[in-house]
Amino acid sequence: MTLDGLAPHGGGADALARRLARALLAGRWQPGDPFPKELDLCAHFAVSRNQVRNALTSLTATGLIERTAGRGTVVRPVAEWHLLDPLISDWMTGIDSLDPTLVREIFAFRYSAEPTLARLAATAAEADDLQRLEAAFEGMTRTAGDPDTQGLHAEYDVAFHDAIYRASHNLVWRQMGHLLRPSIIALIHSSQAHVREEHDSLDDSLSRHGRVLEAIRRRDAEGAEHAACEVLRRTAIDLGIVAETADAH
Amino acid sequence: MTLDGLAPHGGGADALARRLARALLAGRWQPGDPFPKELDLCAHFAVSRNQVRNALTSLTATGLIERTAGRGTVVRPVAEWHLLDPLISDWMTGIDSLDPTLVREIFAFRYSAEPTLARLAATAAEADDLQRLEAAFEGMTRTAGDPDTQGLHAEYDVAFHDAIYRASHNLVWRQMGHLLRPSIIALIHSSQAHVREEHDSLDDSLSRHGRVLEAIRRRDAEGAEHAACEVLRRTAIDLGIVAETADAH
DNA sequence: GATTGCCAAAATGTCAGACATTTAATAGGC
DNA sequence: GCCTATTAAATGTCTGACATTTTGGCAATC
Repeated sequence: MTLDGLAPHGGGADALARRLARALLAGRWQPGDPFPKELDLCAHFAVSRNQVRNALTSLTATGLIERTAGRGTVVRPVAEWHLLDPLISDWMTGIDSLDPTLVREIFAFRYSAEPTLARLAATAAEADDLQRLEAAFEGMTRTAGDPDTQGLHAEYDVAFHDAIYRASHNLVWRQMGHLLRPSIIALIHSSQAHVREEHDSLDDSLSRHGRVLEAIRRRDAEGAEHAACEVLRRTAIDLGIVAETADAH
Repeated sequence: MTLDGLAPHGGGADALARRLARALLAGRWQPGDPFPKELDLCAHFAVSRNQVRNALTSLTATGLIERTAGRGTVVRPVAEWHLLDPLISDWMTGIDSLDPTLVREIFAFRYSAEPTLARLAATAAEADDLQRLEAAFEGMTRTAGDPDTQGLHAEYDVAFHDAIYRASHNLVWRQMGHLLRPSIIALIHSSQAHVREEHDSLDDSLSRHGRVLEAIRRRDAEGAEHAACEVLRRTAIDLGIVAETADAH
């Protein structure tokens, strides 16, 4: 695979890393494929070898590629990408053609983890956590339904879930909040695709978020876990991952 | 805080990064403290500026430090360290004086996550997953009790839990297996500290691991979750995090 | 004919020095 | 007293040369 079609360059080394990373995340190269040599990249983007090396260092640090002296650079298998690295999350946001497998993997994780997490948050949340949750929920409510504020709505959605991660008051859980942004952005693109009864779906999603907030506020671990389950089920339906079914719990 | 007391240098840039990272992880600098300048590091370790810069790039990528042109380098707050980065896990292993707060945070995460994870593994495990679990368990059994093989025993312990993470067949969960090694190594050091009735404790731990394996083998999600709970409770007692109590479930 | 040894080419890694850029502090002028 | 220009110090970048590692080819040898 060559570099044909990659637009010329317009920023520093970070921008170059971002550009290359997004091409990788979009599946432009297959795992095991050789990656372009440093000098080719220098020529193609008309930048110094330094910038190229800095960019490649980032890609190496996140596990996207592997470099060995003399042999060259190859693309690593997806299973070894550091999906939890904030850099990766950053690069994923705003990609319109993110690998659907990846989206499903991330969502599957959230589906299994967030109920437990909500339970944790219900027992550990403090005043400022509740404040963050309420602010995010208020923002979601305010920006719902209006196509103009769709991007903003997604940001509040991210903030809401991130507030739950933070409310766990655990350093490890907190790190995982980074996964939310790409996951939720993908949701938007996806739900834009199948433009079905969007209005009902949004109202439904909102009220379910509200029930999570309520449960956490009254320190109801059981209720928070259940409500989070409901939010995720709604989201799964909107993502087209599972079919709409009756409540299983 | 200066560089006094850091031994001279004996490897490449990776070794230097490791050395500095471990000093950071051990709490040698406080968050917000200024980090030594590039040229000081060059002088102290007698290496080129390139190696220093490469090492500092790693520390920056993992969120340990923050660098800004003109101002210098400062240590970032612990909450922003990328604990899920494999590099950090690598650096943490073998540290004898790891910050106890960090150990507790990581263990608290495992305590909340691994039961859910075990449930997942029970439904998703395939033949090779079971094989890995059995091999690790066999290794644990074989190396139990003998002080000579204590290190090996820990490795099998790590392999056992990592096999559970892998058995989830989810890319995100799988990444988190990296947290295990530092957590379990810390357990050893800790249990070496309070040398109490070690023998009973080991037997008990082994049999609990065995019950997790059994539950996963017969695809018993409920049982696996419960058994994992028991393993973690035993571990928590050995770590001195919680007192020994009657079964809560 | 298969193996070994050696050399050359290609790729990444490292070095050293100069220069650029950003930031903070400081001295002057009004 | 306040604003500005200067300076110093730190990180960032560029460049060219050199080092190291890997691969492949070629030839000599058994």
